[in-house]
Amino acid sequence: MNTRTALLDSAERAARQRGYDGFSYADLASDIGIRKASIHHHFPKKADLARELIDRYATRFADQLSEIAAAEPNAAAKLRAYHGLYRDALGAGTQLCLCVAFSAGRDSLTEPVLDQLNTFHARSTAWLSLVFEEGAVDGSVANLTDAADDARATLALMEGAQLLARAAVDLSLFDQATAAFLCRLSPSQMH
Amino acid sequence: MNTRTALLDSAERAARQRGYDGFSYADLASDIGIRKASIHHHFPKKADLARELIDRYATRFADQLSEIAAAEPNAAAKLRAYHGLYRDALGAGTQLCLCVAFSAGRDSLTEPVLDQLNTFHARSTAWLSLVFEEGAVDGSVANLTDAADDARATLALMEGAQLLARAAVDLSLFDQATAAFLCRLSPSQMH
DNA sequence: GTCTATAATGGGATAGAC
DNA sequence: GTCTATCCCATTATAGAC
Repeated sequence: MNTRTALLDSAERAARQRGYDGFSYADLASDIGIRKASIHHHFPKKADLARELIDRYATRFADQLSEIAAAEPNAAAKLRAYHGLYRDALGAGTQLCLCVAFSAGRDSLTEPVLDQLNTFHARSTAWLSLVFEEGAVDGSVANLTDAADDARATLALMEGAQLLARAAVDLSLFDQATAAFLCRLSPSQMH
Repeated sequence: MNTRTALLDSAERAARQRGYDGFSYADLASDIGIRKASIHHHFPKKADLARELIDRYATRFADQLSEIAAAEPNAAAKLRAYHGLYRDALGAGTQLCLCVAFSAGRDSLTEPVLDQLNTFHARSTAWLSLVFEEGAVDGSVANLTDAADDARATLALMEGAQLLARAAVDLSLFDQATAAFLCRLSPSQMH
């Protein structure tokens, strides 16, 4: 694998576990086995690395949302899959979604990174809004209010549930915090 | 005011705006007008300061919950007041509740501080559980599931909504994310 | 593209005078 | 209780050889 990708992978793992301020070029260097000065050849400033990190993450997440939209038959199934993304991102309860990790440390981020972060939130909200509108039509989601509000509430719930679970390093807290949300979704049909 | 309290106040403001790693003794020193070496007289290590910070915060929060429990007539009113605490804590959209700020940067925290953080979460959840059980009796809260799950979901929603609002420095995002939650609460009576 | 070497800065922390 | 002075270390970043 090329060094650049190895660096991005290492940095993403580190950022999601310890936050943006919680990892240094020295950490990445010892992780992938080069000297820290060499990293500056690929990412001159740490802000450049952060930028690429969030870009790559946003792209990957958007692709996953597209796949879900294409693969799942109704709104409830799409929301279950969305919930699964956030649950999987927790790993063993030690890491967060990159965008939660970055939201938390937002004061050390540069403008372009912050912009990407808010774009990520906006896109997620837009995608969820469409799903909730679909839910109003197909009847697979209970207790609907306003689609945009439901979307923001869902995003907030996932991010908050990750925070709770990670604070205690206990995945079951994520499940408890999101249990009521899953209850609103009609069960998938048998084949 | 005594120096010790001034330091705690300054540190709390800083931590809620920039996180635990985001402020230094130098920041506090210039903020309250002493030299940074003097701070070590009051708090030998930064971890000591963090400990006192979270202790004080947890105590204050518990008192507020007691007041709410005593003052509000039913479950819906108590939850509205609880929601108000988190909304107020956001200020102009630039700061978080201390415990969200600490949850985010958890990897630089020491064991006693982490313990206090989880105790805080546990107490909040316990208080909310009782309120949701009251709601099941007085009928003032809609769409109830399991009281403990509803409690964790509520805590996660508040923390996540704060994160969303702070990322964009936009209080209205908190309101949108929590709008559906408020809708579940029956309106207060006229007098 | 990676290395050694070296800034330059800022962090937490301590000793000892006043 | 606060000060000056200092230490030690980690961090981001750069220069220039290979």
